[in-house]
Amino acid sequence: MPELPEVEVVVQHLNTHILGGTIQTLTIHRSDIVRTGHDLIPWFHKAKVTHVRRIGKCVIMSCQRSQKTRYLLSELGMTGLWFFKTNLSTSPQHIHCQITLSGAKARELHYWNPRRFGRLWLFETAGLEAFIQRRFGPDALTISLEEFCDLVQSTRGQLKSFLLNQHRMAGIGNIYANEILFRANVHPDAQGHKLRRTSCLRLHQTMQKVLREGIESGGSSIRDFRAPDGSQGHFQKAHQVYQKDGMPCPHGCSTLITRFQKERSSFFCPSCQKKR
DNA sequence: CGTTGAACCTGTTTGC
DNA sequence: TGCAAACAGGTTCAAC
Repeated sequence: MPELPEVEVVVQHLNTHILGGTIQTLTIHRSDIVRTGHDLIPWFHKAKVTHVRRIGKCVIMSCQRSQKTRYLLSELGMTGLWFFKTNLSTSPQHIHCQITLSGAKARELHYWNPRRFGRLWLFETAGLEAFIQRRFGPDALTISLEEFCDLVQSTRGQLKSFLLNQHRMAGIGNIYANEILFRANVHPDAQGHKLRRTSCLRLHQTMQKVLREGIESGGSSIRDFRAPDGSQGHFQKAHQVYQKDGMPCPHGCSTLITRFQKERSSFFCPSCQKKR
């Protein structure tokens, strides 16, 4: 579910609501949800949350206790959410981790993830750095034009696959890949190294604009996505091609949006999106 | 090294 | 209505 904009929204909420809070309990309800760092769980008792940030589609909470910093990294997968427990509590099923915080920021935070794609990692500094290094390319929101063009031009395969490949560039998922390619008039199957520089430039500009708009709209709530306070995003209202197959192209070319399934569903306008 | 496609999970929607 | 297949925002790992 959550791509870069949704994860960014989650991080903004967490920064507003839990920064400075002290962890009273960190409870794991199924141990296989923690990929590495089981032995660090007790360390987090009485640690203070000092920083929350995003990298790619992951949320990283930095915690401090007795001059040391440890990290709780979470990947949300397709259906993962962090949310605050409320009186109108949801079913306890699929809540795999609970964090209770005390202090001015007293809260109970739940990690909910029915499909369990997405896990948690507990790290010390070296482990976190190694993880980030081996897993993420440059961030899609901040990558420079030059670096982006270099990556695109060294891509033999299809551009949509490139956009989805977190090792090459981090943050984009299926919704935003489709929306970006449509708005930049690039065919999902276009080969990276065949793209003209002008198209490359347009793709870079469009990508960062769409991601920023997604964040400003609070993300895309298609089915499950909610911010930690339960609020929905509304970027789905601005979707032009994602799940719009059979609808007329919003560019007014009178062609219908087409869907094709390879690995992930692609939605595009056969008239507006050219391979080069 | 880069790319592709099946596998991993549960829940909901679609189609016969 | 009932059941099975298709599909869903992601990552991994083996194979090319």
